[in-house]
Amino acid sequence: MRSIREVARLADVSPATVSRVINGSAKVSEEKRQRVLDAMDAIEKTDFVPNEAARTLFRRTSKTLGLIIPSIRNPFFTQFGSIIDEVAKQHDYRLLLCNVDGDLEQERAALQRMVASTVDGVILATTNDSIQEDLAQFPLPVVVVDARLSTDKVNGYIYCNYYKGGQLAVRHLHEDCGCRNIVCIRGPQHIYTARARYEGYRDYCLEHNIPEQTVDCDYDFRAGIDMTRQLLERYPQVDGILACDDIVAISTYKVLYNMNIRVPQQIQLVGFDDIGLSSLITPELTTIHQPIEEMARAAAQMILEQNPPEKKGECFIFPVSLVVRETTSRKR
Amino acid sequence: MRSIREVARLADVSPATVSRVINGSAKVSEEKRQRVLDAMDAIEKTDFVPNEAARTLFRRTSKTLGLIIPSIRNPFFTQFGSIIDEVAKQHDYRLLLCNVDGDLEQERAALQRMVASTVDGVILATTNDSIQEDLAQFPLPVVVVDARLSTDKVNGYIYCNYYKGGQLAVRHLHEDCGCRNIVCIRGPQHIYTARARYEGYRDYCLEHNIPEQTVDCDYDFRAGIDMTRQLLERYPQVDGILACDDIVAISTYKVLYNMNIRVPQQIQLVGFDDIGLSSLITPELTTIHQPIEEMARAAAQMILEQNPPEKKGECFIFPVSLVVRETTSRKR
DNA sequence: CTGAAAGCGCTTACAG
DNA sequence: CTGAAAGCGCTTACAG
Repeated sequence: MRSIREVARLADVSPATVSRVINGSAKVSEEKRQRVLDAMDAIEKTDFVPNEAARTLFRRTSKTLGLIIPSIRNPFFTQFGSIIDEVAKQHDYRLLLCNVDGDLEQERAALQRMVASTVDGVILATTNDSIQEDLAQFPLPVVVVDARLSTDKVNGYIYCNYYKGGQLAVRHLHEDCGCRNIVCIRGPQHIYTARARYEGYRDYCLEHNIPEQTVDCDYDFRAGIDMTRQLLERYPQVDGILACDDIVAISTYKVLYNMNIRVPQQIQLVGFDDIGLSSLITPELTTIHQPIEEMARAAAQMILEQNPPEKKGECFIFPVSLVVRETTSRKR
Repeated sequence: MRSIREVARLADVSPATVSRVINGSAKVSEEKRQRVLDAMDAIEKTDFVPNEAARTLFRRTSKTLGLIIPSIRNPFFTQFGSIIDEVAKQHDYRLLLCNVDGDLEQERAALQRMVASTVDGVILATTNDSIQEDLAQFPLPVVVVDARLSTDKVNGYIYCNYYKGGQLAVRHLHEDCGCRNIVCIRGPQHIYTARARYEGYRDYCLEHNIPEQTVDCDYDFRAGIDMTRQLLERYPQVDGILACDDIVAISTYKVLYNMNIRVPQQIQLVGFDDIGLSSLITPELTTIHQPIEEMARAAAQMILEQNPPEKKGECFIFPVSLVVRETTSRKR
């Protein structure tokens, strides 16, 4: 809580010299350096820590990475965030995390906070398409993750080949597992990442001449419970379900279990995302894997290592893969 | 990215006046106020956001709450954090979250960062007892959560009656469910919160003259898998398991399931914590509920509403309760 | 009501 | 090598 001036006084040198030894930013004679070190040791009991606000003000940069996520309770974003945090630490950066509850106004406020805090760049995972208006004139580097907006005024987009994921999932259900009545529980269709999943499913159905059957559902546990019940009424002959989100798949499983419908014997189930949870639960969930870790590293590096940062909306599309676990079983 | 001076120039007033309208901190004539507002609108395209570092430097406080947690991947802390975030927002505060991977050095660094960032107080969830040395001379308000250290140089401790929880859990298994061979999977015994759970179990066993059977395990999914296997070898006659952590209970269930041991018919299972996950999984976990939300609110309020903050290590011990769900069944 | 001034704590040209 | 000075962008006494 004390300042560099007190250290300077104790060491009988100037504040500038103290600053130089703290930062190693210029040569300091061995003698003075030692005096400063001693003074800091002496003061350590009462604690001297350089004031970050003052440093940031001077530098005009805070050595922090901003991360904005829709929900800190959603394991997908939390896994993502922990990697960003790790990479940031490796580069001696800090992480400024903002949780916006999927709310557009909060998301805007978070963006403002990032500017106010002079972060070096922001990684934005959004579910609000309209945020792109703010992005178009955003003064800092931004990389958008897990979304594809229509502005190209960002440094990059990082997402997966969701369309392919949708196809992989139905294909597995249809070809490998022999399902004949596959229902797709699709997420909010105004969001690109949800739409692409569904379209993958749809086009596969079209191509293979199998009926397209869908149900709409938010990415939310409770909503999943309700929609699964409706699904069973609407499509009583269903034998395969593609839930476009792992959390929803988990609620689907619960409903099926409680109705004594056996998985995968009677109904086969595929999720989407491969969040950590998918392999913790029992039975383990067959799902479409997104390489969360690689995506997070790419996002962090794009900001940390890109200079000058160019805003031309480059897309980095990662591959997805099918992970067969226990909620589906191959045709015997 | 521009400064208050540019706004002032545009509005043809002094920077002080701009500051006053932004903050509403003093009377400004309607005319000038309007000029400032107009100037800010005009500049909005290019964005003017008051620099937080400068404000913080002047104020000598940042209107933020620091939160240090062992892991951002652990849903317990994440649920806790989301409540803190919510309360902070209500008070127009920000949240500065530090993830330390349970590592003592990182935890120390996080504490330093809190001082450097002049937060208004820190909420610390720790698993490192030795952090208490740092706490003893920490210059900011601190409330320690989910731990009980031996220093009283903190503003408060917030935790639960874990001992009671341990008792409640065995009692349920023994009395309600009729288990005769109850094994306790206990957490790291150097940590108070883990020790108290075990002691509750142990004392109940002693009192009721039933055998005390334990196995040691870190609070970790993989460790839970391994320890459950060992447990079954060591106590083949087990018919009730008390896992002192929900995540461990979830891995225990998985092992049991894979060995075709039916839960709760053959072995009954109780977890501890009641993280959100416990009721998402199927079957739902019987567990000991900690009032996470209330604890988080209490922690945030202790810092936000306590003044002057007194460091006398007051303890706020919250009640736990048994939540019977699907992994145990009452004696018929 | 309003502006000029001083200062929050740090860091780096700039002299010497 | 080292210190005095200026300045990062803001805010609030202090005059007027």
